[in-house]
Parts: sequence; structure tokens; C-alpha cells
Amino acid sequence: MDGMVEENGTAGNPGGDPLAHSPGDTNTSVVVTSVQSVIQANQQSVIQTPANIQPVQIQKGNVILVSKPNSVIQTTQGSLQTLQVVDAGSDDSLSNDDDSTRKRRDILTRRPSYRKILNDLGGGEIAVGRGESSSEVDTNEDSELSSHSIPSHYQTHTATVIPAGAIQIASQGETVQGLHTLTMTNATTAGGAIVQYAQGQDGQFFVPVVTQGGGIAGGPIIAEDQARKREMRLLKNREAARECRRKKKEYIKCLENRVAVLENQNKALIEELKSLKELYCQQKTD
DNA sequence: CGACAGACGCGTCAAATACC
DNA sequence: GGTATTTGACGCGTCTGTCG
Repeated sequence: MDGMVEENGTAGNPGGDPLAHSPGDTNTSVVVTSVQSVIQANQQSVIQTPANIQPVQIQKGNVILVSKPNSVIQTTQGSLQTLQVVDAGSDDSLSNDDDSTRKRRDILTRRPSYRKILNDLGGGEIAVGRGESSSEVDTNEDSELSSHSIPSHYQTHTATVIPAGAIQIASQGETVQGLHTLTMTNATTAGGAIVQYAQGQDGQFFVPVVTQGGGIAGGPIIAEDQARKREMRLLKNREAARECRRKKKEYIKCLENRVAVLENQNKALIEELKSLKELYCQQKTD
């Protein structure tokens, strides 16, 4: 993270920059040269530096003393002016971090979800998401599927969710009449979870039955445990989402504060430059 | 006063990432 | 490799301001 050099008293932050210090930042790299600041004729630049710039590391909060005669930034008293180093990257997300992946996360970019990609492509017949379609097939790993006793006169079929989103239903035998098996190939569980639905003789679907690995469904204890786990997960995620939103708002506030500070500094520097130009022109005409 | 739009927060899902 | 955490995206409900 590059350091920002702030002149004492001129472009400072009267209210205090909340972003001025980041906990993890101990060293600030500042280019210290014998700066020969002049007002250029083309009025585009006010600072000239020698070709051989030597960067040195200084501790954050240290004060740089700049000899007055060569500087265009002048103070009214004393022959030296102080430049205090403050941290340009102030909040946590902008702090010094070598991890590129973390940086990527810090700029709040993510690749689109598969659902969004699918929607953009207009493909996929399975409506995923809450309440989007009556033909919705829940492919979530912990879908709310519970165990229930199935009448023995049901027939077994196999229903496979193929990538295009269609559901294939195949008869599996006559022993368990009316049981339909949905093989969720796009489920997150490896190999796909097998879901069985009981179907009545009139074709109506009844309650789902979960069987892992094609076995017989677990008892009510397993279903209870799964439901409890799901509740715990949802609760945790609920709190995590709250915290995430809070952090995001905080981050945005920090950025807004930073914009305000930099705008103030910019204004002050422009004013200073204007007055110095006037002074220079006045001395030139004398 | 009702309709409407926009902002906002929440819960949830899903994907990426961190961690063990 | 499996689990936990983080966070963008989505849908929903509520609140508030504006307009006819």
C-alpha cells in the first residue's frame, strides 16, 4: 500500500479521517527525494523530481521534514515544513494483503451463479429457486424430504434429472408398487441423491422418501436429525448474512468518508496552487 | 386516500473461499 | 477432501414519498 503524504495544516482532515490507519499496516513506502518544486510554465505540474529516485521505508506516523527553499509548498513559519505520512488505504478491505484472492473478494466481484447463467441462456426446464414454478424440483442437498411409510402396493419407477432439466421416469419393478425414484444427478451430494415418491393408483403423488445410495429410507430419527441440521445451518447463515450486510454498509460508509476527505484535500491543494501562482506571477512582474 | 415506485432489510440459496 | 464461512443474487415484505 502506497503511502500518502499529507502536509500539516493545509490539507489535513479536520474531523479526522476514519480511514487514516489500518491495523495491519506498519510500514509505509515513501519516495524521499530532494524535491525541487517549481511552477511550470505549462501549468500542468508543480513538482519536479530528479531522475534517481530512492524509495525508503518509514514508519507510519513519522514526520518528513522538507526544506523550504526548494518546495513549492511553503509554510508561514519556520524554514522547514512537516509532511506527515498517513495511510492512503484506510479500511480493512484496502489494507495491505498479499493474498490476491482476498483482494478479489474485496472488490465484491463474483462470477455469476449457474442459475443466473442458465436464466441468461434461457435454457433449463427446471425452475430452481423459491416459488418460481409449480414443477419445481428441489436439487438442494438437504431438501426437506422426510421419511414416511409407503403402502406396499405402490410401483417403483426411476426418474432421472438429466442436465437439460427433463425428468426421466422408468419403472423399476413391480414389488414396491407406485414408488417413483428421482435420481438427482445435479444434486450436490456425490453420485446424486435418490429420492422416492409414492404415487397413488390414481396417479397422484404423495410424500417423498429419501434414500441415500439407493437404499431404503432411514427412520424418522434420521429425518429429524437432518431437519435439525438444516435448521442450524439456516440459523447460522441468517446471522452470517446479517453480519455480512452490516460489514458491507460499514465498508461503503468508509468509502464515502474517504471520498469526502479526498475532495477536501483536493480543494485545499487547488486553492493553495492558485495562491502560489498568483504570488509567483506577482514576483515575476516586480 | 389509494396506487405506484423506489429504497431497504431479511431469509434463503448457491458458489467461492478458508480452514482443518 | 470435507466442513465452515463469506457473500452475491434472488424473491419477498414493509416503509416512505409522490402523484392523480
